[in-house]
Amino acid sequence: MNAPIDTRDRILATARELFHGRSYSDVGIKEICDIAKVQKGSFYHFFPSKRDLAMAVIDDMADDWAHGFVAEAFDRNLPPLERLDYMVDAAYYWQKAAKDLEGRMPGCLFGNLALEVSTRDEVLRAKLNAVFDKAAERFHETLEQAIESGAIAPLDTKATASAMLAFLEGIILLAKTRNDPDVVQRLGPAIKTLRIELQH
Amino acid sequence: MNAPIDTRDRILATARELFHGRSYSDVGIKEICDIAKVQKGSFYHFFPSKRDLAMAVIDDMADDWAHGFVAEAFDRNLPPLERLDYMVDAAYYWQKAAKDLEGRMPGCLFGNLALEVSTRDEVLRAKLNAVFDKAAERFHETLEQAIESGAIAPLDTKATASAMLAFLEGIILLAKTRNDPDVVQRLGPAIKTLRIELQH
DNA sequence: GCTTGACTTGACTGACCGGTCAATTACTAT
DNA sequence: ATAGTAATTGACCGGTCAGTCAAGTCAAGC
Repeated sequence: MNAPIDTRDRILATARELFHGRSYSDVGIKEICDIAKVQKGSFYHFFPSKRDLAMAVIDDMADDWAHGFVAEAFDRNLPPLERLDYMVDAAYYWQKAAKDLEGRMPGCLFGNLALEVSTRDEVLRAKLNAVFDKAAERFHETLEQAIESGAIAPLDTKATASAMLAFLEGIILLAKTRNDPDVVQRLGPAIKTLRIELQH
Repeated sequence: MNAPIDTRDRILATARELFHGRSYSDVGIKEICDIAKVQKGSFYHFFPSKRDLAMAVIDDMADDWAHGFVAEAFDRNLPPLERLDYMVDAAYYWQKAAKDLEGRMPGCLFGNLALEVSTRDEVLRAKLNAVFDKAAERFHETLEQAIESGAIAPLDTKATASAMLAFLEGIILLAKTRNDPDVVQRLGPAIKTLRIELQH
């Protein structure tokens, strides 16, 4: 409660939860401060602006992601195609757990933010874009290895990887709109059927 | 400028454009009124609340959609699989035109709104859900006919239709985040490769 | 013991939010 | 002509927004 770094972490964790569960513009700094038990002035000591807070939240979540279940799902010891199933499963269980807890499916923080802010904040848009690029890269290397091991026929791995990411975001969007995580589980496996042929 | 219905239409058209180009919460009623050349009190004569305006905007856009290029794309005279390409093309040209005009890719109004408001407004969420259901139904009948005509092997048409809609929303989300309509064109054709097998 | 600087406090600002309302004007049906 | 209603006006409301600031606490370094 007193270590200085702790205050910043509390703000960050609270903001992340609120932004994810509702939206960027729907959550005010006062509300974040109240829940994090921090005074407004203290907030502005650590974050120059609300937008900077959003940047930090994205970094924080991207980090947890990269070292959390995304790292597990894209484990190089797993057969490539199983990684895709693992990823879909992880998304499903995450969303289901959140819904059981809060009653609502929060969806993907990155997707949510991307649609909300990318038309009005170029910097945030670029940051979210970078997060998506990294995610697509995971799909890309998975596809490369799947082809290498003969699990699938050659295809345009770059484009197909992006398509898979898009599909994942799409089913989470649809599931959130239906407020039903099962959509992810039901449609998710089709991610393996996506393919974009090589141009030549 | 004086017909009463005209005022309502002007509000609706302005709101639609602004909501689509930015976001629901980023656009205030005052701004809508200023651009539509309408006084605040007049606005509230036609719409009880901002949320009711959003409902009307969704209806309006869904209507235009259904009778516009969606009707063209899902034309029953077209071979089923071509309809999918047509739909992707239409989405691409629409987004491209909007970007050329405004500098930014607005994305899909329904997808944008869905992620922004569906955690805090159950009624809007339900309405958007209904719009998605209708869209999925177009994909569904297309798939049924594709199977009937032997163009594709039997599959779970309901689930695959939803998957296709999700993919379409997903690529638009990704394209918007990249602010690059070409993403739609590059990834879009993969929609035809999606398939979810029948359970039995 | 004194200084420094990171951290905290909480009142405050001005702008803007969605929404209200009484008064006025324009239109329409009798 | 007139009564009734639909549409319009613009000032106004309380509340909330992101952000500011002067004043103070406190622990570490000298």
